[in-house]
Amino acid sequence: MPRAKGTGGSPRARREPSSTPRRRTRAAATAGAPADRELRARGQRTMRQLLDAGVQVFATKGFFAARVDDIVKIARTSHGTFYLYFSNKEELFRALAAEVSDEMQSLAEALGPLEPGPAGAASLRTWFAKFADLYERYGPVIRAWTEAEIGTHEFGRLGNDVLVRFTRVLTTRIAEAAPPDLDATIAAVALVAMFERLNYYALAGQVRAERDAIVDTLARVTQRALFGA
Amino acid sequence: MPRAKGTGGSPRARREPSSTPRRRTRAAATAGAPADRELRARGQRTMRQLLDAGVQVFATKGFFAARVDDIVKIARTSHGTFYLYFSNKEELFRALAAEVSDEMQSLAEALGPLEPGPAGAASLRTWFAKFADLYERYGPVIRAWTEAEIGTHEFGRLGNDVLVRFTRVLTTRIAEAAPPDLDATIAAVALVAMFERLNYYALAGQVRAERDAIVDTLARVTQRALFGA
Amino acid sequence: MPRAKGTGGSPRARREPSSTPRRRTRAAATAGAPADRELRARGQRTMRQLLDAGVQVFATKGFFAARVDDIVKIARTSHGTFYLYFSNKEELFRALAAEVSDEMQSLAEALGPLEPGPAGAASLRTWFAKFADLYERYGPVIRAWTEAEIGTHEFGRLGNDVLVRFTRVLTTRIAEAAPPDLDATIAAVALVAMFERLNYYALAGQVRAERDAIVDTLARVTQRALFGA
Amino acid sequence: MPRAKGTGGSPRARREPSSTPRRRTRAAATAGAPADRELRARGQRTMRQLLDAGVQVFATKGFFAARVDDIVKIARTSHGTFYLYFSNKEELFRALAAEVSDEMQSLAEALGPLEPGPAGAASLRTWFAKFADLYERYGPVIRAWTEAEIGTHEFGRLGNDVLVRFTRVLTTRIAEAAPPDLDATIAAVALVAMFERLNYYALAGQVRAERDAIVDTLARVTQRALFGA
DNA sequence: TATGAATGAGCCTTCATTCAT
DNA sequence: AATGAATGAAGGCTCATTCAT
Repeated sequence: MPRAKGTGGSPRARREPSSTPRRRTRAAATAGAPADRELRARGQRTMRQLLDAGVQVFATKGFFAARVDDIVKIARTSHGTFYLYFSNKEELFRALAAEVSDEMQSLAEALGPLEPGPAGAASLRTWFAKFADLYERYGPVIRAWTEAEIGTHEFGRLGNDVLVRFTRVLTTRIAEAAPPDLDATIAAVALVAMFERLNYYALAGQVRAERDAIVDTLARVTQRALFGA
Repeated sequence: MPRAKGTGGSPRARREPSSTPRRRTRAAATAGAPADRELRARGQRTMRQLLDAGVQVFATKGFFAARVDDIVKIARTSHGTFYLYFSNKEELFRALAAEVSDEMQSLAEALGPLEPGPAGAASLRTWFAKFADLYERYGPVIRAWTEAEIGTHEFGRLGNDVLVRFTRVLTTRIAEAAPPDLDATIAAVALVAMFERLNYYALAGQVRAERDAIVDTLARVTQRALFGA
Repeated sequence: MPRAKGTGGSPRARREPSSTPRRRTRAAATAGAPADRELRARGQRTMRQLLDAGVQVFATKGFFAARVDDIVKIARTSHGTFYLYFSNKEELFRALAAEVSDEMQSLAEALGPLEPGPAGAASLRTWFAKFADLYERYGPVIRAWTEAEIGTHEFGRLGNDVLVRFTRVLTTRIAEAAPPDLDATIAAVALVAMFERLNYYALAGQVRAERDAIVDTLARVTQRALFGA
Repeated sequence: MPRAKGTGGSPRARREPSSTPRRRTRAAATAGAPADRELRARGQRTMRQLLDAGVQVFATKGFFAARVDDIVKIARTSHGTFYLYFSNKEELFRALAAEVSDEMQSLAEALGPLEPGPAGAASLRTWFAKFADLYERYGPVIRAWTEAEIGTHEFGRLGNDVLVRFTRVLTTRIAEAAPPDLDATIAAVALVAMFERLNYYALAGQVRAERDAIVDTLARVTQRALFGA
């Protein structure tokens, strides 16, 4: 009776997880689950499947409406297995959030000094493009953040942390380069707000615009805001 | 969210919000609820209580996590009564959304031509201040929008409409005044994104900043972005 | 779709609960449920049905194996209703336990001074008979106590309390009347142990004996133990 | 308790407890587990660990609440291994029960003729002391019996058997020595009830009393009950 | 109009048991 | 002989919605 649906067909050899991360992040290793146990290759794979499935589902339905069942189906595992790796939906989300947080952090650090002129614009454009990439991959999680934020404050804090760290770098860069009559902190937040939301609108299909056009406009507006025409 | 789509049934009446909003809104006409009917004073009051309670609850917990029970408790009514006025949670939200939409619309229309110099800055500042007011009052609903967007697309569309109408005006103003190398549409969206989110962060307490400083920075950054230093 | 199984058939007039208690106990009034709300007649009835069903089910399957579903079925209510009155199985049990505790308490207090001779024997017999009655009615709960005791200590304490109060009276009586070479406390516990268990065995059908014979033997052994032949 | 009745499957071996018990017990032969097979030293050890772990866990949580996982953890083995030795939780319990049953049987048989006077008292005391020892070691199992009794009647019977055999001896002794106005059977059960429960209360910490005092009181009460002062 | 009570589908979680290495 | 991983049925609980007064 048990195992009616054969697992048999699954190729045992396949090893590398699959989609997502460029760099192995802290998240994958930490991912907080029932008593963080060491995982063998198979376990690693299953876990990755769950995480990836999570992104997909959160993307489609958001955090609250996401059903463990959906995730499990996409990951092609069982309910029981899910709870072997995460103690609940929130936990999975947390793991994902940690991944994003890491990526965001390093992206933030990759922002060089801001400067006027074509060179500055080009470098800004490049950076915004990277952000767009990141957002495209993890957007669902970031969006769900907003959602989850309400309610349990825990996530609020997490989201806040990311924002703060992200903004900190930007603030420094702005303070270095922009006119002193601008409150660097607020300006930084404003800019972050702008490109986060813009990417969001774009992803949600609320703005009908080419990715390049967006990145471009973003770069241009930012530079203008800081250095004038 | 079991039984999301009501089976209809034997609902009754509802009509016309009242207290909070400044202008008589479209909401009353749209808000779709149990077979419209004229309400006496008492009914009016109850309905308003429900709407106001809705704002409160959506603010605290967001759309999905909001419980009819919470709303009802705050409104000091019963479950049964709730369904006398709205056929479900969504309906109440829709009514609220309509209110906001109206207010946003007229705010958008109130934006005069953009222009450089101190005069332009002052008028922008005033306008942003109004937006901040609006956001403070209806922020919860706007935020919940984002949430609801995912999932039922219905809200997505509603939110989108508002955004579109809001942006349209801005786009016009930008096209009138800003340099042609800027894609007016995207720039408009970018700006909307910026001040929406900034207000959001501020309200959520994620930015520790004076309201005035925010409005100020917003105005300054916008002007700079459009007209340069 | 809802309410497929008609509730219609249920006579609305019927009022008085039904089986159990002789005296209205504290339990019924207190019964700790989600936010102890006041109950109207109908609510009272439902609650009583649930409590009675509880006794039945605990009797048949014990605490752990008891399913909320079983209880609900017997009480002819729905799952949802159950949770309207008790926040979980434990809660229902607690309510029942409180009822028993009350009854036990008053039974204990009803024990008069122990004395040798036929008069003493007769009075003891009467008392034991009452205990047997009580046990017959609430035995399931008492038994389940033992079960529940293990694990959550909460019940352990409750059971303990009852035992202590019960024993206290007995200890006093023994100390008054029995030879001083007998540790009154231990003797009291021993006696309680004896008749509790004996009733248990009898109820469980492990002893094939007439109720009268049991009560009789109990009385005789007790008297002998205290006053000798 | 899903899937309570095993579907059988491909189990393996098991045989023979070892450490704890004083006498070679029947258990090994009865304990029914995956297709009996001779065990090497290592297997013996593992099996014993599981049995001992079982006692511990049943002691702490009782039968129903006991988790195979708990047992396995304490025995420092894996889930898979557990099912190599026992086909399910019940099986392990049965094995344990068989051990106890044996010990009880021989304890019962060790009870000599009851007699008045100091000599009788002393011998009773010794016997009760042995019972207390036994109870201390296997109490958990005995208690769990009660629990398991409800529900599957299988255990009920087992427990009953033990009780019957235990009582039989006592009945004989009482019939030999006590006054004829006492129903020997019921009296025997009453006595068993008394000391079983008393030990239980003592072990559960519900009576604060020295072991010696208990054994003493027990002996004294028993003698008095049978022979008067 | 108002409201207390009831309903039940849907989702989360646990855990005995089996599989594959 | 041992074990990590997977499975899935069973049960607990919540909450939108409807009924009856």
